[in-house]
Amino acid sequence: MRRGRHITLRDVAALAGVSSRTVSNVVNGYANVTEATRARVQRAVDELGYQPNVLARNLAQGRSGQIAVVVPYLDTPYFAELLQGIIRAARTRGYNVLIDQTDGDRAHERELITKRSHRLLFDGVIFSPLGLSQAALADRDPTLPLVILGERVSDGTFDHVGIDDVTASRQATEHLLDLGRTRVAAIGDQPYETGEAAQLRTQGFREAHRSRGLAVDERLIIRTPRFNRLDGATAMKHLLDLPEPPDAVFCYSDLVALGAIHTLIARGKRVPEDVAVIGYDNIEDGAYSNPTVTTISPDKEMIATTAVERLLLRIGSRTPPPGLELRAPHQLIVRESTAGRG
Amino acid sequence: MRRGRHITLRDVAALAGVSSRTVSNVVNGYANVTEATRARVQRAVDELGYQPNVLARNLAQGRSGQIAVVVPYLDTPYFAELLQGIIRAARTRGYNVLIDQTDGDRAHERELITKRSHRLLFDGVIFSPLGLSQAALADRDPTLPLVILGERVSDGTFDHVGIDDVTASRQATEHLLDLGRTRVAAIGDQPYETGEAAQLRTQGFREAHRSRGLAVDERLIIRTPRFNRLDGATAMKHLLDLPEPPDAVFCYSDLVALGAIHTLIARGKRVPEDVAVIGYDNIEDGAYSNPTVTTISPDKEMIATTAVERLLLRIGSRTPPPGLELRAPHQLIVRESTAGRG
DNA sequence: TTGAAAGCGCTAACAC
DNA sequence: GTGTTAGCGCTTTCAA
Repeated sequence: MRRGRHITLRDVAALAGVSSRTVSNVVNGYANVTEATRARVQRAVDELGYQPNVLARNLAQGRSGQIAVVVPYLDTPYFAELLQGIIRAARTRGYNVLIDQTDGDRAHERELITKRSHRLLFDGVIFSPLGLSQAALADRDPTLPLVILGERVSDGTFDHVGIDDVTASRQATEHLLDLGRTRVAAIGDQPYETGEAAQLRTQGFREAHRSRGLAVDERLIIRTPRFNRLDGATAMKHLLDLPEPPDAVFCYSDLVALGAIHTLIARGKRVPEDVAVIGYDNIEDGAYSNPTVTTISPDKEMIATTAVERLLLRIGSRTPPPGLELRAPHQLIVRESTAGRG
Repeated sequence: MRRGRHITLRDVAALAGVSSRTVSNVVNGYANVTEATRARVQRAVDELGYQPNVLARNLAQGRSGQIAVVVPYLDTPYFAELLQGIIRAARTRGYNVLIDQTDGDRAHERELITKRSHRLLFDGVIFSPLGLSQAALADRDPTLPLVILGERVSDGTFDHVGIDDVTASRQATEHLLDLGRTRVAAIGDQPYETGEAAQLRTQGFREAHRSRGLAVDERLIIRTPRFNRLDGATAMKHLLDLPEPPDAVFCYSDLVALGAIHTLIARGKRVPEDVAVIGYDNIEDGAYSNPTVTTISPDKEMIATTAVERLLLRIGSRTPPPGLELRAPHQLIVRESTAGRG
């Protein structure tokens, strides 16, 4: 299995006339080396074109220099945009990023944070769980540095980075109500164990109604299995078939909103005149669609950077720091789907 | 750096009363083990909860069990959808996927396929180069198994997987011409060294005109730095400001098409009545946008699977197989942006 | 400040 | 079929 002979630390040491220990010191930029030896070693390194073997270093150090990012779906624009930020942040800090896509599969998600064999492949994980309950999260490999994205609440053993979903959802709904709409629907509820994300949004939806002294029509809260275009399109059909259809819709993601708008237009409705639509995530699609989509915009750059920084801090700590709840800012971006053109 | 004491192969060997060699054989499912010893070893493994150390295995085997996928931008839906397929294909074959995003940065791209230190982190690379010229590709680490996606042509040392861009582009343009449109524009040309992808499409655009006996108006071929929504929106503004604007547009990506449509609608034009638009890539956005986007649909699943299979074949070969040109099928999908509603 | 040498945990060539 | 053992190439403790 030895493909050709590679230049090793020993080769450099031999050429420079020092021990491998010293070469290691030089290569890794440790302090205790005289300028003279450093120069000599450096010359040998250059001359031989030595490049350290990452695999060996990993084994010796017991770390891999990699972090894993685990998302349910890669082709969801929101995750793709977030990933972009995470990869950049990780690389500037010397870490590589291993990507895993779980398809929301509970067993896969479990295995990932449980098995020690995987464990060594990465020094920590940034995880956006979908199928995994809080309980399942809790009995993971306790040595695994973990940062959670999305809507879980930290149990004190990991950090959680996200925006304030309840507030954001309340603001989104209030925006619709303040437009004078009276029958506001919600698309995306998931009233079961792993649907925290959705539930927080529903909660905000309710709070908005309460704050404006209005009652919620429960028939206007639509459940969807995921937050996709198809989910939005299907749910919207259902809503339009109601005896009293809504005049506004709060969608739990921009994809859902785009799907809903697709159905509305196919059915000959005008957006926002007949039905106003608001989304969530501020993905780029929504800025170019017809109509453009009003949305809640989380600060993705900050979420990405914060997640990476906290994770690396965890990785570097002998004693794990306390699990924090970290809130990134968000803002309401008003576009055509609620404000109309011009 | 020893965080607690881990269970090693030796521990298992001791408990089972066999040598570590035998344990290794059992764990890796090699043939030469009696059923009796296998069972005994397995019991020891289970009892101790032994899990092999991947880092050590990597070092011993000189391979990492990882492949790298390098794309210019992760948040481009086309790449995101492709990546999804690649990750699935790799995982079912026991490989992890390391993702790298170059932002089209030439130096970064070069370093990735040149430095041996990276080299060991992955056993092969699936690469979608943007800034890298054919020449730069050629003087890479020759031992690195490589599969290229996109529009490079193989020089015989790597495989290239893609669709037949010239034919696809000709078909797209012919579709517009056959609609009776007489002033067909093209958005996305890149007449410089690293713009192969664009140039092939422009070539198809010209061939279509030739095949229909029409002349190309050079003013209708618009260059763009990238294939994004913004590029499409900007180019379309320029086209509409021409004395004789086009009545149809061939866009070199769906994102460009979505951007162009955005501008058209903002300017009060009807699509396709005033201007017909066709895109390229068949990203999901185009199936839900308003109007939906006619497009060239490459078989992404096949591209992903083929790329992974060829790469693993390369990785497993003592003598590198010849570099192949592999063509995935594509098809024209007609939607509202050229056919209108209903 | 530098050297010698013992790991890190696994694989695989070689011998029995 | 199984054991012995020498690596894989680096880090790092301990001594000097």
